[in-house]
Amino acid sequence: MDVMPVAKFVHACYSNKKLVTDPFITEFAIMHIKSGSFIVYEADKKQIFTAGSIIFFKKNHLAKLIKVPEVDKNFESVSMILNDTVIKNYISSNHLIMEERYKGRNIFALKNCTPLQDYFDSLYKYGNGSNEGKLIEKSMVLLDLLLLHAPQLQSALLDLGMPGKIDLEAYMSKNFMFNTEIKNFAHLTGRSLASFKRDFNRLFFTSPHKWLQQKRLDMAFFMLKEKSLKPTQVYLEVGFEDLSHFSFAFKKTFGIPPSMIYSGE
DNA sequence: TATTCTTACGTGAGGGCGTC
DNA sequence: GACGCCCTCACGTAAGAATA
Repeated sequence: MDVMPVAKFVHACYSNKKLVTDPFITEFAIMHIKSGSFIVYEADKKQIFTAGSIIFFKKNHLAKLIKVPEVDKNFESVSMILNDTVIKNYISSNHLIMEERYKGRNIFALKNCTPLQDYFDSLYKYGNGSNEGKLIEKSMVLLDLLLLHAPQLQSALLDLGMPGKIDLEAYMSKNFMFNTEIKNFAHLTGRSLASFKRDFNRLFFTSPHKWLQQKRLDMAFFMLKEKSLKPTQVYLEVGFEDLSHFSFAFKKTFGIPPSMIYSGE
């Protein structure tokens, strides 16, 4: 039986543009960018982080993440991924309590923090080690530094449970372009998969899958026609992963291929 | 070179049903 | 009403060929 590691250290190094395919962020994470830049698309916001940035990721939300290398250089970063076990250990050993629900941003840069910079510098020397004891120790140090620098994150870390049941219509209208599984949408809206399907059908009179595809295709149609973007610029933006399938689905819905909508420069 | 089309295959969504 | 299980089949993905 596989045992889930309690903490994970990830050293990333890419020479090409890299897109994270599943945008569902399931764990807390802190990331340091050594070189290149990092673009984050949330439902209503785009952020660009440059080399030297330290970024905090809250668990349980959707975001499209793009790693962009500098010219003739790699994109390089290290991340510490902290799962619930690590956080729970930290909470109990430090007797932390939830004073109010976290209302801050899901992804943001931790600015002007020399101890955190030093911490990540040491991680690059640490390498991709798999010593679990050492990783837990490193995680605890990171959490100490994090809460010292940003005490408001205590309420975020204490919020480990299932997301509360939220307005399905508002959430889906805001996040439909994220290409993730239906079960993830169910989780993020605080429902079981069965309840999600039922609520969805009651609200939209169609299945989640059909609704999502129609919304994505409508958005693609708008981008091709009104923004004069090419099909290759559009298909990833609206949540398709494959151009051939986008083209096929588009033609099936609108009767013409996307290239015929695109009006050119 | 970019886009579209075809095909095969694996996956996951839909929906029915039983249980709590 | 909410949930979980299970079966079926439509859909997504990948690869490669055809076309503009």
